[in-house]
Amino acid sequence: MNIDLIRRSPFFVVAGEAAMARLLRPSFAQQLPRGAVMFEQDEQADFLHLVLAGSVGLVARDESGAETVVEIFGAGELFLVPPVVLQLPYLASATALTDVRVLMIPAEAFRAGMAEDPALARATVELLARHWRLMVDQVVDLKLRPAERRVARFLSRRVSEEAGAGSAELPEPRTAIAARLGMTPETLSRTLKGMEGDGLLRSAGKRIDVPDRDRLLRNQKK
Amino acid sequence: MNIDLIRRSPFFVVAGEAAMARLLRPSFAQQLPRGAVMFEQDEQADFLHLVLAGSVGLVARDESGAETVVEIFGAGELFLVPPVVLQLPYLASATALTDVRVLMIPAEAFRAGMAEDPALARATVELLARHWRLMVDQVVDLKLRPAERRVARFLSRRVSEEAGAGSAELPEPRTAIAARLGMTPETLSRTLKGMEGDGLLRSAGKRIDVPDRDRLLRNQKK
DNA sequence: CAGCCGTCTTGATTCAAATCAAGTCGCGGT
DNA sequence: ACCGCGACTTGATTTGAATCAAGACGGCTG
Repeated sequence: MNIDLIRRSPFFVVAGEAAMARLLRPSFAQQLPRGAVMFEQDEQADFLHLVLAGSVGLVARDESGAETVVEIFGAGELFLVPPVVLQLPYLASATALTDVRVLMIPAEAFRAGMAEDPALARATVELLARHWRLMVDQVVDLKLRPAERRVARFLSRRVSEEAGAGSAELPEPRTAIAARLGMTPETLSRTLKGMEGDGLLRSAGKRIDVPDRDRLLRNQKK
Repeated sequence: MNIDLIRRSPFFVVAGEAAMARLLRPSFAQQLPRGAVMFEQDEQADFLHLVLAGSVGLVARDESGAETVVEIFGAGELFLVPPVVLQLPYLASATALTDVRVLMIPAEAFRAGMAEDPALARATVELLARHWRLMVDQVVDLKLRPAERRVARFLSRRVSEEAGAGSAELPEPRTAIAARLGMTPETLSRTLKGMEGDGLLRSAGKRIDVPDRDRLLRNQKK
């Protein structure tokens, strides 16, 4: 199955086969349709989630009920370590942005494994460090870069490279992508249109073709 | 001296005395005047920093040279674990926002300690998990909350509580606080003025008195 | 293949916050 | 004390993105 995807993830490369086997044993996969809510904000964190296929959105709700997407996790990504290790409730909910398969790893197994296997602890530290950096990057994005540049950066990180050119799959709803980027769907739509007008990309439904990735990143007016 | 501050920090409570002694041995304190740059973005991460006194700002610069403050660390806080454990360059610089005393912990000592002492690894995981949550919180703030609410939340987290009322010290420059909150100094200044007009706080130079913390948090029009 | 519903786009308008531009304050130095 | 300078405030204006409001598209379903 996707066992190879798991094995090759940066996390399990560091954690090692033993830790992997140990975590996988009590775990189970779950299939969820687009739109399904995997867990709610403020719930007890009983599972770690490893995305096997599809995209999952971490959705935070503020006191007034407004929602936003904090991060989008794709295949091979392990998330939710913080609530599990701190034994605190989730501070965001998660929804399936596409049909997904997710491996559910019991929190208890993870905590026990971390206490006994230094390689697993080490992998966890590295994972958290990377995730922290991603969030810092997002904060910088939101504070410093205008909508268009955020879109360009997001897209370029999704392009499957082929000598500068390539295309990005955006299977998740525009609303979710817009929220992840800190803008409204309207703004995202207009921005994409503008870039298309500038010849920076060509929109083809769920796929977006990028003729020149560097130009996409550079070519920001002003 | 400040050894008690260190010992009582959430990090060293979990890491334990042994790890603490081990880390402190090769470390040294440094005194820096306000405005001093502690290290630059993209430099090699040779030290972990533990703030002994004062405030340090994590400052990120984008490609166009614009700067922002990603986070402000105060006394007792340990930061920069990510670059140290990943052995990657700093992705932000740090400047002293006030006169500061910082304990410099050699990266090598930390990495070695983590490999050998599970309690230290555990403490590191928890620290990173907390820091990740802080960044998530900031992202939600930036995406969902208007300037005024961000200011209110920031202030209320700084109030030294005394039965609902209290006061917050803001020794760092307004510019840095504004940048941390993702707004310009002008907007911060106006927001503060507006809140003062509503009787939510009283500004007294570097200190700000908050008669009713809950009201500050709640009383956001709309 | 017609009809429908949800998703996305397009357009007009508003608004929060940035920018530009002077002041004013307050503090360290002589 | 007075000066000078950086830090902060205040004011006027602009602007990027949000909001409000229809449409168009596309993909299912019957």
